[in-house]
Amino acid sequence: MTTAQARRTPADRHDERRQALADSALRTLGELGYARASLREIANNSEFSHGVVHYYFRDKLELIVYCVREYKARCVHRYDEVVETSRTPEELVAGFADKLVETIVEEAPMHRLWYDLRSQSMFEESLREAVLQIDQTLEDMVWRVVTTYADLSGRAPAMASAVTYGILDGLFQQALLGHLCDKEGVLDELRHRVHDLMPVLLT
Amino acid sequence: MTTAQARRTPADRHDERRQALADSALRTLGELGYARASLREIANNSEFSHGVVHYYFRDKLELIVYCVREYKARCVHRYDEVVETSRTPEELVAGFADKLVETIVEEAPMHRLWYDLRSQSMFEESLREAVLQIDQTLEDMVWRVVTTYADLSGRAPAMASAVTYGILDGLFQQALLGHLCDKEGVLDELRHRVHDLMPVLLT
DNA sequence: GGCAGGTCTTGACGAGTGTCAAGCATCCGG
DNA sequence: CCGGATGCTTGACACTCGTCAAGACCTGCC
Repeated sequence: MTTAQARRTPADRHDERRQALADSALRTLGELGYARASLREIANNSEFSHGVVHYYFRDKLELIVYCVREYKARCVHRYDEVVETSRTPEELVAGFADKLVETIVEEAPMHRLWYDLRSQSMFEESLREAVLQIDQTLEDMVWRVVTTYADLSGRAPAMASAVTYGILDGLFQQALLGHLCDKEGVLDELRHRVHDLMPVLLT
Repeated sequence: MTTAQARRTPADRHDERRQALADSALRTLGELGYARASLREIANNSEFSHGVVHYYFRDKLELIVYCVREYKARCVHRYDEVVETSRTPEELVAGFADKLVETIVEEAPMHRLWYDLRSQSMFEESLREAVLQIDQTLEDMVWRVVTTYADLSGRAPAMASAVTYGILDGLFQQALLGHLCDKEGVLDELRHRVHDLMPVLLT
C-alpha cells in the first residue's frame, strides 16, 4: 500500500513541503525568538505565503514543536564523532571543548531559541512535554561524552548524569550569552573551563 | 530643597505609586512571562487602569527594566544571613542548600521571569545591559557564599567566580524547571547535589 | 467657594496577531 | 482535452497590543 515503491508518492511530496516549511520556520525562530516570530514572518522567509501554515500544521504550536523536534534530531549527534574517534582522554576533552565553542559560533541562533523555549515552558504547560524530552536527549548526549571520557581515563563519573548535564549546560549558556553580547574572550574561557572541569567530573 | 522634611512630599507620593505599579507588574510578569504580560493585564492586577502606565513610565520597556532592577535589589541579600551566621562549613552548606530550595518553592514565578528575561536578552539588545548587570550581581552573591565557605574550611576556591556561578546557576535552573513540571523529588535532589558539589568548588 | 495642579480614566487609533474560508492555480487520470 | 482533486494564495475576521489624547476627578491653596 503505502510502501516506498514509486519515485515520489504524493505523501512524500507532502512531507517534503512540511519539512521545507519547518526549516524556514526554524531560521525565523532563531532570529526573532518564540514570542516575536509570527506566522507571516515565517512564511515571508520561506517560499510560501502565510496561509499555507494551516495547510501543513494544525496551528502555530504544532509547527513550533515540530521544528524543535527536528532541530533535536539534527543536533543530537553533534559530538558523536569526537566520542568515537578519540583514543586518549586529552584528545576527547580537547575535541569536546572545541566542538562546544564551534557550536556557539555557528549555531548561536538555534541555541538561544532552545533556551527561549525552555524558559517559555516554565510558563506554558503545552511546551513542557517536548522540552523535557529534548532536555533528556541533550543530557544523554553529554552523558555519552562523559562516560567515554571516564572509560578512556580508567576512572568513573563522579556525579549522576543529570548533575553533569546541569553543570555543563550552565557554563554553555553563560558562554552563549556572553558571545551574543560581544564579550571578548568568552569562547576561549569556555574552552579552558571545560578543560579544567572535566577531570573534576570523574572520581 | 528636596530633603525629606515634610511628612510626604508630592514627589514621594509619586514614587510610592510608581513602586506600587511596579509591584503589580512584577506579579503579573511572574505569572505570564515577558511576552504575554500586557500592560492591560498588569493594570488589571493593580489598583489602576491601563492608561496610567504611561503616566509613570515612558513605555513598557522602562517599566519592565524598573521592575527587574527592583527585584534584583530585593533578592540580592537573600543569602546574607546564612553567610553571616554560619560558624562551620557544614552549617553554611546546609543553610545555603536550604535557602536555594526555599527560593524555588516560594519565588518560582520571579525566577522563571528572570530566566525568561535573560533568554529574551539574547534576542533583544535593549535588555542586555540590565540583564548583564543583574547577572553580575547574582554572581557576586554566589561568590560571597563560596568565599565564606572557603574561609570556614580553611581552603581556597578552586574556580573563578564566573565558573562557580555558572555551575550553580545551571543546577538551580534545572531544579526550577523540574519543580514547575511537578517532577517528584527535585528539591531534595538539589539539596543533595549542593552538598556534594560544594566541596568540589574548593581546592 | 472656586480655581489651578497634578492624577487618573476612558476611549480611540493603527498596527500586528492567529485563524480560516473562498477562490485561483496546477497537475493527473480519464 | 477535460474535470476533479490537490496545493497554495488572497483577503478577511476577530482579537490583542502599545500608545496617547481628551477629559473627568480629586486635592489643596487662595
